[in-house]
Amino acid sequence: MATIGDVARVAGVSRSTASYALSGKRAISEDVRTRVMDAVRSLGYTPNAGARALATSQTMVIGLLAQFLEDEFAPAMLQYILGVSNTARELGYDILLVTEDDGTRALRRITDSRMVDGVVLLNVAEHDERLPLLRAARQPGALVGLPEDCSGVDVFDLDFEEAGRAMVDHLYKLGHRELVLVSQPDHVVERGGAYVWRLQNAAHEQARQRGVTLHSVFGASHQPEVGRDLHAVLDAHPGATGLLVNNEAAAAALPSVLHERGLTAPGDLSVLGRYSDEFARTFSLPFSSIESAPDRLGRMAVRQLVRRIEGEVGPGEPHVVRFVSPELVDRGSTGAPPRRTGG
Amino acid sequence: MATIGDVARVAGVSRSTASYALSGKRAISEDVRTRVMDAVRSLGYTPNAGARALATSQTMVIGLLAQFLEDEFAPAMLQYILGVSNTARELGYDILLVTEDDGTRALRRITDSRMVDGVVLLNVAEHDERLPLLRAARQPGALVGLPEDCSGVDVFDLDFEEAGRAMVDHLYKLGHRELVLVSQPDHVVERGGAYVWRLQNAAHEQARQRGVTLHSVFGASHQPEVGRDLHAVLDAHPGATGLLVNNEAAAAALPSVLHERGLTAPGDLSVLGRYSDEFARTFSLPFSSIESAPDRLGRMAVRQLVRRIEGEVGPGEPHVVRFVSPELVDRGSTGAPPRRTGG
DNA sequence: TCCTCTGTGCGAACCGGTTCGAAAGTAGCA
DNA sequence: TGCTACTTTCGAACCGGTTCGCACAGAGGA
Repeated sequence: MATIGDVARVAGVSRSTASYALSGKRAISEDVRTRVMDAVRSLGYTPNAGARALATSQTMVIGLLAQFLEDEFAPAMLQYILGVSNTARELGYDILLVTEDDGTRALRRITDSRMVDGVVLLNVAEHDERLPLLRAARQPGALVGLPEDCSGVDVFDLDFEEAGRAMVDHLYKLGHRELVLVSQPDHVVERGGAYVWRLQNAAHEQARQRGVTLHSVFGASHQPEVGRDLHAVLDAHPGATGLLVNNEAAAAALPSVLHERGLTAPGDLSVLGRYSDEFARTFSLPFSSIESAPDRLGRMAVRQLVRRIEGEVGPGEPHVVRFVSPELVDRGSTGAPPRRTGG
Repeated sequence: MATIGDVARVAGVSRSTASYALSGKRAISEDVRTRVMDAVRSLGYTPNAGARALATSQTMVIGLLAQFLEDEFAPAMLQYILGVSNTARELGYDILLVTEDDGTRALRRITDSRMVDGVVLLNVAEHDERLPLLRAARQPGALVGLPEDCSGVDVFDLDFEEAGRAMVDHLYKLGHRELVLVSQPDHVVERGGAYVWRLQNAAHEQARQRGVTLHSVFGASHQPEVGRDLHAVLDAHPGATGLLVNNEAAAAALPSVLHERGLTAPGDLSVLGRYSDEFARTFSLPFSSIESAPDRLGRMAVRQLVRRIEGEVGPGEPHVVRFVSPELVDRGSTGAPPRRTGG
């Protein structure tokens, strides 16, 4: 493999001159520059990433920590990963993907050994064990997901409170007065998925203000449990005319549940989910939803992270906590509640 | 950040002694060894990955090239990625995930710059543009997917021919005599997804031998097109009693299509897919299927790749082409064909 | 007593880049 | 002609590890 020494020799210059000719960090005569470039081409020279990292303390790699836990719904995660990966590449960075169960160990490994210039954390919990480590690391970090303590990192998340209010309001305005909210499974919430609470609490507050009855239930994150959960929910609340689904697995299972019960949306039941458009297309979900914008969040996180890495934002400058406003994508699954029959 | 020089100084030894104490590659007295270890602990020393890569020409990173093309069904890909990632970590390697559209450019970048010790290619086409580059690279490569020319790389794939035969035979034995096979969309096949042909050709040959009528059709890979495709297929072949689905998007869309037509499996139609069990659970698919074993394939590819990287398999030793035998997972969606009504 | 062998640690070179300071050459100007 | 200033290039040091060859000390044998 050709080194910069080989390039220099072929071009008849010193190594440093070759380096400067390539980086452009010092003036080099046109003659020498073209000779170096020719040598690069004829030798097929590519800089050795390890050597460059050693010399510059820059790896041009971003660490991406994604936890695929037992009770997490994996397909939704893929879109965050792609958003991060594609944006990173646009900005000249590669992605070191870490899916290790033990996130703290992984984070320590890649930051201490300087494999990465910065880190993006997905799936951030309210009290995330990885955060203290990330703050102590030399590399900057960006989160997708809102922890309780945002100090020392840049944070991006959907505005789940606004989402909760919007979901209730949307159905309220259509005339609904009794709703059910299906949330993430217990495990997720317990592990600190604060966004579940944020959406739920805001939804309840809004329901209270509107005089709407809102039942909160948890759904499993796996088949077939979540299907049974949904049946149980519908059995338990026969008066509910609207279903709010803040649980991707439940949303994916809902079509067959409705089918089994002979229900259609919005004729018998209005349904409003919270997932991405890509997700809806993949799973052929016919329900209107609050867009969770994973690609956009991933993109924002990487953009800000790279700004910090490249010093455009000083380490002293305050960290960002930015919420994406929820947008409702109408797929026609909500409408006026059915007329009361009997009573 | 502490370097090995700091460790050496604190322990009162030379850098080389510290290095040998840590690597164990030469005998070091017990006394010195513990002093070095204590210094490591008190300084929180971790070796710099770039420096080590430069010195040893080993990065302990594996490149993973996954193409997410417009017409590809993404969720199925995630399981390959996880299989590769988790296995790599078990063996001490990290994953550089590349999702760039231009696979050849990406491959050249990560191999020429020596960012990786080896490469796993997903989504390998029959005539894959990345293969010549991979053969020319210094690093070994492992593929998931069967190209026409397997030279110079280790190859792992499902035995799609056996799968095609098994699918036909399974329904033949239940008494079916007219079947429809739904394949991947045109685009995938044109780009060289040879496995589509392999399964299809083998299925046709088997059908011929059994005296079974087999109609082959292509389905789109996106909603809602694939749903319309499925309706059209069922309209066009009213006599078919069995549906073979070698198309994940079609499988995911099938439940609602059957619902819309008021059909149930296996009562009205026997359905047999080709996807992973994980996929079936995620999408709550109630159809029996040939297991595509993405985690297992990813695992096999990484295992073999690491063997090559670590020299357990010499570069001269013949490369492997290994097929995983398809296994049928029975979810109860196949049975005897319905009685002919009328005539 | 001398020689050899073994165990242990050190120094230096090397991996392949980047970057600083200085030297050489040339031009401009007094 | 002499001085300064600028342009262009080179040499050397450095990043932080690993590894080879050798030196030194103590043990054992002749």
